[in-house]
Amino acid sequence: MDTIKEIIQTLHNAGDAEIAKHSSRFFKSGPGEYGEGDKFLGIRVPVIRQFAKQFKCSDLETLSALLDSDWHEVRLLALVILSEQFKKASPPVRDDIFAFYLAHTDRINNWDLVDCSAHIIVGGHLVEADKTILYTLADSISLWERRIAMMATFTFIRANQLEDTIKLAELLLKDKEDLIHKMCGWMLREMGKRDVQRLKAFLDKHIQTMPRTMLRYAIEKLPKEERQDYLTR
DNA sequence: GTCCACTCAGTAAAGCACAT
DNA sequence: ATGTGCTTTACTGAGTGGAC
Repeated sequence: MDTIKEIIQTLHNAGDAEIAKHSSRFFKSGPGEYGEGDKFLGIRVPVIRQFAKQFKCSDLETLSALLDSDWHEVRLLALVILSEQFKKASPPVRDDIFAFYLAHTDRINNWDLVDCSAHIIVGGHLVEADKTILYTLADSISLWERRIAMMATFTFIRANQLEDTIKLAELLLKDKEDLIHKMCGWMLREMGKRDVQRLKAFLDKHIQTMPRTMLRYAIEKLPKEERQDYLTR
C-alpha cells in the first residue's frame, strides 16, 4: 500500500505541466478522440524508464493498482516494469505475466502503452506457442486489443515467423480505425524487410481493398518506381 | 580488461501542414 | 481525398573515453 502511494507520489513530483499539456493533445484525450478522458502528469519516457528501474521489483498486485490509475504515465510505468520483468522471467513466471497482461487490456488504452509492451509480453509469450488467442484479440471490439494482436507479431517477424502478420493484416483489412491501418502497414513493411516477395504477394492480392494508409506504410521501403506503381493501380 | 556514461547516426512512431 | 515531408520524441547500435 505504502509502496503504491510512494510510486504515485514520485511520479506526481516528476510531472511537468507544459509536457502534460502537449501529451494530452498528442495522445488525443479530447472528447470523441481515441484517448478520451486520459490524464497526463507530463513525464518523458526516459524518465519513466528510470523510475521503472527503481521500482522494478513491484509485484503483480502493485502493478495492478498502478494500471488502475487515471494517470497515463502511471499506467505506462506499470507496463514498462512488467515488460522488463517478463524479459528476465522464467517460463512459469512468464505465463503469469502474460495472463496478467491479457486480464488488464482495458487499462492498456493508448497506442504508446500497446507499443511499449505487446511485442515483448504477448509476442514473447506466443512466439514459441499456439497463437490462436491473437485471432480473438484481432476480432475484439477494442481498438487496443486489435492493436495488441498486430504489435505482437513484431516479435514473430524478428524470429522469421511471417505468417501471422499476413493473416492478421487480412483480418483487419476492413478495420475502420486509422491507428489499425497504420499498425498493419508498419508490420507489413517490417515483414517485407524479411521477405519482400511475400509483401508484394500480399499487395497484389489486396491492393484494391487495402486502406490507403496501410498501403502507404507498407510500401515505404520499396524502390520509388514500385511504390509509384502500387499507388496508381 | 571491464564497466559505465556519453555521443552520434539511423530509424521508428504519431500528428500535422501543405500541395496537388 | 491523397501524397509528401516536416516535427517531436524515443530507441538502438556503434564508437569513444574515463574510472576502477
